[in-house]
Amino acid sequence: MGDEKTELYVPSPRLPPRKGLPPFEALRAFDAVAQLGGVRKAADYLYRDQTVISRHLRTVEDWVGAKLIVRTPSGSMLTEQGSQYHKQIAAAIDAIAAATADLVKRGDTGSLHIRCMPGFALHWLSRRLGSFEESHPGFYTVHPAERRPDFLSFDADVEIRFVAGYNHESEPPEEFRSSLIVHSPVLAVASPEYLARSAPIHEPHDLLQHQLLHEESFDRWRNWLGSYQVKDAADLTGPRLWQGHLTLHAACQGRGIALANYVIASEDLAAGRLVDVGADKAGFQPQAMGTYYFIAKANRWDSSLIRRFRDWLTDAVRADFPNLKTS
Amino acid sequence: MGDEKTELYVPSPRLPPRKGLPPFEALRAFDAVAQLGGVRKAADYLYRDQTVISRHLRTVEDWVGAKLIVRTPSGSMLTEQGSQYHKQIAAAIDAIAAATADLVKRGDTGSLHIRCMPGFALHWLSRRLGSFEESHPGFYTVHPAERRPDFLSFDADVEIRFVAGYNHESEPPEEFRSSLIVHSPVLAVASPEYLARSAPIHEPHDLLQHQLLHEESFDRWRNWLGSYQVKDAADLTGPRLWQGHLTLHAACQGRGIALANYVIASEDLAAGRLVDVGADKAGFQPQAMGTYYFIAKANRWDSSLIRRFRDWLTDAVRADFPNLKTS
DNA sequence: TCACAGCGGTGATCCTCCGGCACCAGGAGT
DNA sequence: ACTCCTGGTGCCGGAGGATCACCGCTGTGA
Repeated sequence: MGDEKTELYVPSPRLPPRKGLPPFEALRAFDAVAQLGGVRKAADYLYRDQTVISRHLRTVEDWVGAKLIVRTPSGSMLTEQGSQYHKQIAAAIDAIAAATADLVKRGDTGSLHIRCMPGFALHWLSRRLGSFEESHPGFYTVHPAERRPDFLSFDADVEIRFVAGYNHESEPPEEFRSSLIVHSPVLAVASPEYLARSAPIHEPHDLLQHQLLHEESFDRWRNWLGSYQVKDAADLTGPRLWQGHLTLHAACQGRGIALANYVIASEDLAAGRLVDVGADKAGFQPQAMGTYYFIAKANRWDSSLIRRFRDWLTDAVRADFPNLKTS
Repeated sequence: MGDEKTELYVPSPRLPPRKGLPPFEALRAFDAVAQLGGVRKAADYLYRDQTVISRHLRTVEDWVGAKLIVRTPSGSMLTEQGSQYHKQIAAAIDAIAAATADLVKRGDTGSLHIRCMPGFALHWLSRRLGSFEESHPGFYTVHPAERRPDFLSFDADVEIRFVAGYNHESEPPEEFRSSLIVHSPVLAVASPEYLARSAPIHEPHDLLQHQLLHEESFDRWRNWLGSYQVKDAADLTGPRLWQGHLTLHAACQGRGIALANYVIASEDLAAGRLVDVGADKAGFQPQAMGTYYFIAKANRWDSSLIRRFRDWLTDAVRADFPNLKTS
């Protein structure tokens, strides 16, 4: 500090001080509200909590010192000043977005090796990947993953994994990084025909009298029943089909009751091929949960291709399943 | 969570997903580097550490997945892609800045009551306020502050205060908020004429033989000498001029040695009217420090006018005294 | 008319990212 | 060789962003 006593007096020969911009996230929130006409709508759009948008709006208004927004109990509108301001802001944001997207596409060369569980690949990813390639051209290969994580021979760029439980904090050791994609309830599903011709099901315990479709081991059903306090599920029987999507397929054909998460079952449920056995039944209320995780090598976590795929994936899942928790 | 088992399957009826923009601060850093041709230059311009800019650049490049910048030991240049990208980004940033500045000026109505110490008002603020009014039209009044903080009768909007010491953590109680403007060394200054005709000064202790110019009390000199381990300064004598700028004026006239911080003395030092008594003398090396603080009522801290004045003030001080610490 | 479903706002809390400091590595100009 | 310039890393503290839980308000329909 003693060497700072220089005598020079600098009479401010400064550049144009291009400074003092309002926080950018606040501007994005303002833009979304302006477009959609409501704080909550904007929040949904940006995948943020409504309170965040509310605060951002106040930040912008405080910053510029002008009233930009009229809040009403039925939504939010812009004032005259706000409308003018929004026009310019929106144009600038669009320009940045366009320029960035342009550059991102131009630089696309790499290929992405995706490994995921067969059910997810079959029922969700395969049909969705097309839309990713549209906006992010490149080459992508999908490789079904084994049930047991095998991080030692991690030959893929990214992996999508479903694990039972809600708070699954046991992260893969070092070197890898993972982030949550979505929580999904684990449902017992069967075809309407099967249910029509079988004994009625009122509570979880009744399932023990039914044909349960298993994957590799009996543990999944055992744990699931355990979460509903069904204790005497020690020795289960039934066909073992080794993989989740096979049990789902068998259930569609009326061969029994399968366990499936909502993400891979929703299509069959919506089409009526499958029914949630526990739907509208009090005893099934606190449903067992599972979680999809996104996994990649830590040192490539922020690389362009992986981050874009991750963003796309989480957005697409959120868009398809807005009623599932993603945090 | 139990009520979330609705069966609806939503096939993504989403808006244009205007998402995935790179962090805005990183774009601003990229813009600055592109304009100025160097990381450190950009850092100076944005009042940031050089490392921040470096990281921001890496962030942008990782984000878009393209090489935008060529780092050389003599500066940084843009690649072809980088140059193209910068054109669009810069235009957008300028648009946002212009729109914001426009709106801010339009909404300018209030007046700002500034209270600060006489020395700072006389030697720095009065000449600078003009440039603030240029870019931020409005009405401003300056009122000299007493030495002792009087927060009970705080009739001004903002106050600028100089306190001795480096880490002065004793904040005004509640209701008020303060932020650091700049650290400044506290120098012993005298006119060349005075020094020429007086006993030579080799180390701080020699000052005891000189005519010391005091403000309200002898404490400032006593503490200052104490910071140089001069113990026998119990009973000091000399004229008491009550206010700092008066002692400075007296020192210019050769009436003795005054204590002054660099901010208010720099002009006289540069002009040769005053000399730093301790300049280039080893015993004066670890200089006593003082700090300028910006103070305002907490609930108005982020109001447009106050925040703009605060930003302008800190920027202007930093521009005038780039060699003083501001954090 | 009263419960309810929208709307936006507030307080407290968590945590990620930005920013700073200390230090390192490498080339350029004496 | 020594110094000064350039940019880059490890580490850590703090601000702002995001969330949860909750509130107050208004319009609406049983």
